[in-house]
Amino acid sequence: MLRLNLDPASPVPAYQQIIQALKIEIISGRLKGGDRLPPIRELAKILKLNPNTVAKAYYTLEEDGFVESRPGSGNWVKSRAPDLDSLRVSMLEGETKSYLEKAFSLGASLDDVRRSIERIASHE
Amino acid sequence: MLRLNLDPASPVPAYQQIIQALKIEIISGRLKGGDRLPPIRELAKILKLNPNTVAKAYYTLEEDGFVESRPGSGNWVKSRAPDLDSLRVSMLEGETKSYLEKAFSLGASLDDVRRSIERIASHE
DNA sequence: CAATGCGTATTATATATATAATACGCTTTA
DNA sequence: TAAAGCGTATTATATATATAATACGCATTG
Repeated sequence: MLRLNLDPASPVPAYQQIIQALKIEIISGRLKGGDRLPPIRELAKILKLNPNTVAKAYYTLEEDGFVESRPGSGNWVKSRAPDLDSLRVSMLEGETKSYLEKAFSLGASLDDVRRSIERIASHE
Repeated sequence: MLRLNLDPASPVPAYQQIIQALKIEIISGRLKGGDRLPPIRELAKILKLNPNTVAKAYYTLEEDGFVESRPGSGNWVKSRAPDLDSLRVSMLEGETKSYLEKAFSLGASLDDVRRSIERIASHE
């Protein structure tokens, strides 16, 4: 079952959080080509958002080639989606880069980072 | 010289980016108690922002105990600032946690993460 | 075929963020 | 002491985000 966790306190707009979360679902393979997305009204109800907000997210995902909308019917993950493997690699790289930047700017050393990673990863 | 890099494309409001950046400067020790912050109008000019926006950031930093404002004179980093060491540790921990969450949700393994860290860190 | 589900579109309204243009009063400097 | 620098405050306006309330037309289902 699809599970999206949005953060209402975040300054990142809800519709962008939906886009980001669904892209990650698709890139990770948890959502596959041909899978159906929840109807706009239903997802809006679950996320306690206005249907317009969800529609905006779906529309953008379609523009980006991740989703196909069939008016009157529903929204579906595209089968011939963008090269997911290279997207996965480049997204991890981007996350790592910005994480290291923040860590170093806080005054942490590479060893501090290594220790922090192992420490957090060990109690999951 | 103080160097703040804001991202105008980010959905995070400019005044929050200033707050975050200055807290990091203080926590890392690059800004010390007694150091003077740039005058509001000057920083606004440098960042190409409205003085009101910078004032809002300074005001919040004062509320949070990082900065002391002397009307008519300027803004200064507080000498008895919040426990910077524990802040530094908890901020690194928070960054690590959210980084790992994103990495894992992308489908990366802990080894993928370790490799990515070493790879990015090596070409800096 | 009729009813329901669903994507799409429109109009109005509210809120947070940011800009713009000034003005006031205190502090520091010349 | 006069001028300049600086924090603070106010009012008006613009934009992006989100909600609210409907409505239209196509697809699927019974």
